[in-house]
Amino acid sequence: MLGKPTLTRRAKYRESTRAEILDAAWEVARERGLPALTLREVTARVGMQAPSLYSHFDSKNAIYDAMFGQAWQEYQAAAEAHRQALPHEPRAALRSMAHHFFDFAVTDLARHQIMNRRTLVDFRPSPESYASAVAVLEGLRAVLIELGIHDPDATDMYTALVGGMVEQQWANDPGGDRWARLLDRVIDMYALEMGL
Amino acid sequence: MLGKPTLTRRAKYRESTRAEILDAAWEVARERGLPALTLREVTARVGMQAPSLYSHFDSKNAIYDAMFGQAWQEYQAAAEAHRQALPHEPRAALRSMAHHFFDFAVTDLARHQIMNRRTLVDFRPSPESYASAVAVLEGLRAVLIELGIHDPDATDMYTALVGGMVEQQWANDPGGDRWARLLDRVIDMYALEMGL
DNA sequence: GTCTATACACCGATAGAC
DNA sequence: GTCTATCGGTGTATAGAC
Repeated sequence: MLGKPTLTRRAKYRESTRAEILDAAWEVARERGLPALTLREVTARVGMQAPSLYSHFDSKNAIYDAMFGQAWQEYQAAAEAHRQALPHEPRAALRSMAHHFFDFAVTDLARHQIMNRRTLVDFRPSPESYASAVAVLEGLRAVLIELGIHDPDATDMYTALVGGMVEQQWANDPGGDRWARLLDRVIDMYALEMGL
Repeated sequence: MLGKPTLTRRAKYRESTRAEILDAAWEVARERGLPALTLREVTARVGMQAPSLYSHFDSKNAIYDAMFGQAWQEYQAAAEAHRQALPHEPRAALRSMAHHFFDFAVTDLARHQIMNRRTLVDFRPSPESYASAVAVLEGLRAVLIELGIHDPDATDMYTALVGGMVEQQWANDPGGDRWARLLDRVIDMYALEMGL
């Protein structure tokens, strides 16, 4: 009953510096681009020497992994909340979901890069970090079925279409709406193909 | 009439070592991945010291630039040849074009990365290298009009759809056909939306 | 012009003192 | 847990031999 509180406080401190490092990593990634993130730059922002980082993360990829998990966890929460307020009309529901993902992906490049692009050479997300991404995909599958879409290829087609729109928006008109304003048309033709 | 031949031979030699370096670069990119390409590895394969490369290319990005131009030039030639033998039925023609691009993009990861992904941090293709890419896009626009598709957004939608299918294929089923076999459906619903 | 040799500044990562 | 010192790697610049 005496050593416990100290351990807890230590654990809390350790957790908070981890969070501090992660925040700094997001900051750098947004300013310099995700692949240009360097440990020296990150640690400098939290007032640390570079090697000290290895007390909190195993490697640079471990930081990327934590960012991946954080981003997908954030989107999972947002998506689940969004699904509560989905329109009843299936086609409108599809449109709403597509725009929700599209806007999320188009808001923050660094976040989009870690979530949806294989920008980093040798980074593979760990199973724990991947869990939220899997949950989102399974949630999508469930919603499509609820909307009356039972085609086994419905999810694969949906992700390709919406993902393709996001990529073109980032690649050829970042900050604009050249593909955003075409999203409804794509979703409508998808809905038609799925028999809605 | 005396110095000329020597100059020509030198120029030829210079051109051939440039090609030799480029070939080695492609080799390394295919083995190790495009971003993992290092000058030392490339030059070692052509029996050169690393700094000697700067006699032939201004920088590492200049090599990427040459690879970008080469890849798009190759596809431009292939696409123009393919268009000569296009089916007369518009829907079949669309399917054929989509598969032609899809197969090209899915065959070689390094080539696809340099052509269609912004994998490299600070690489921007030069106008000369970009020319073939622009030509391909304008060719696409022209073909769509020939097929009777006059919608001004037709090209943007087409690139997003086909590009999205390619990305999903690479990301989630490289070497397989999970999205390849869905391409006809996507093209057919696109054709329907375009009034074909 | 083409190459070698050397050097620089930066990177991720490790070892060991405190 | 954090530090300093250091390692092997990178892209790149430059001096100088040929």
